[in-house]
Amino acid sequence: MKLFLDSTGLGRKVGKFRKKETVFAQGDRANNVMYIQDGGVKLTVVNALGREAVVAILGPGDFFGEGCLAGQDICMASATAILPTTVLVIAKSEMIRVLHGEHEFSDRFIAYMLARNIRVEEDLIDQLFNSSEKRLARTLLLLARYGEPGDLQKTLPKVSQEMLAEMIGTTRSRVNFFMNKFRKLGFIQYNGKIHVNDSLLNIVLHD
Amino acid sequence: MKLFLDSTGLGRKVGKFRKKETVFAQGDRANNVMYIQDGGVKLTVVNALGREAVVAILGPGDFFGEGCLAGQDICMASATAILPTTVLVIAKSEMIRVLHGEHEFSDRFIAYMLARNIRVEEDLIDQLFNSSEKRLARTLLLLARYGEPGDLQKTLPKVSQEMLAEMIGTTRSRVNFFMNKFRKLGFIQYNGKIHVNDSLLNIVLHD
DNA sequence: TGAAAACTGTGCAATATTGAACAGTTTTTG
DNA sequence: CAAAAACTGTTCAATATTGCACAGTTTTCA
Repeated sequence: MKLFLDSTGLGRKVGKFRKKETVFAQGDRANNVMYIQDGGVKLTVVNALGREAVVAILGPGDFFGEGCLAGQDICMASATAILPTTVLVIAKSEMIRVLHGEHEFSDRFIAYMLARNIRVEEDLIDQLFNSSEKRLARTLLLLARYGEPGDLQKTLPKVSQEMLAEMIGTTRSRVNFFMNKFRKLGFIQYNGKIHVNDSLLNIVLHD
Repeated sequence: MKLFLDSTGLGRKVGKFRKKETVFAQGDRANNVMYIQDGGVKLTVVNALGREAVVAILGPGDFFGEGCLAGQDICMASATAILPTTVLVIAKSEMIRVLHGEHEFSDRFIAYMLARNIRVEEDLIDQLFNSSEKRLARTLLLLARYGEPGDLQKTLPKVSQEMLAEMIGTTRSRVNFFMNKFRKLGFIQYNGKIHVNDSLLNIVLHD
């Protein structure tokens, strides 16, 4: 893991990563909690067969690597920058100290954990209930939230069908099939950039 | 929601629930955080079509209903006792006060949230990667952890095939199919009580 | 106890999903 | 720029999963 030191003091450093650069890899020793100041990070896991799944896409204000606080001494996922990214790297010991000492920080961390929990639980429920077609629709809509909230036609950050497949737990084959279906139905447009028609795509979700 | 008052003071009450009794229902106003003192609770959600999914099975020491702290003003899931259960009911406002004031309690809550997050994430990863056969095997093994840790042949708390299906996100049809398959292969035995042969069933998980 | 309710075993046709292949297109990068 | 790498569109047979139905068994509880 590459780190650029900074004057933030003992136990806190600033890390800068280029697009596609690895922040940490599954199996690495877990000693730090990360806080994203700028950019974006994806968390992925690979199974024994080498298949990859995307567990989360995170942005500014999000924490990751917090598993070490719960006694996980190795990283259960890999973290990769998907944009030029700046993270605050907080040593586990420092994190514990700060959680005790600084109320405001502690509140913020708890709030983050609560929100994250809700989000992961929603993803799980989505998996328990929905077909891959609906999961794709939901994922496209969620990714579109990163676009300008005003637009009806929202633009997505660039994501390959491969990555969409890894996010919803299916094959590229299936993603391609539904992407074309959605396009034919006018729910999305794409040629490089993906645009989604929010209200139309929502129909898929609610049958 | 039925509550038995207790001398624990303002903002904290003790609730006692019989097996199958509802603690709160999806859609209820969310005002309290619950802490299980004794017994067991399942969290379930139903979708628009009336299909039900089990999101979590909780036991003593677990919290639930903590979503209200993150601004969720209605319950996103139903909580049902699966055993005679005693919960500490903590009003949202009280919970916030205590999280600030009592370090030990705050630490415990953070630790819980971290652990819970890890668990839900594992469930999600399981869904993203595995077939329903493997998910069933994993669920049986997890449920078996409630049994005596010494035994090689572990006994499960009583669960119907219907409920197993709701936990792993598939149909009873499929669960029945695999239960019989596992039984024929000697991985489990059952006639009312389910017994799991830990080491054999693990084979399913690792191909 | 006896009827009702819940659960299991089974079968099956209709769908959904996988996994692999291959050609054409776009993007990356030395 | 040109080759390499990554991505898309398309096919298809093999599997997996759903959703239903019905009969027999066990459990619940009035």
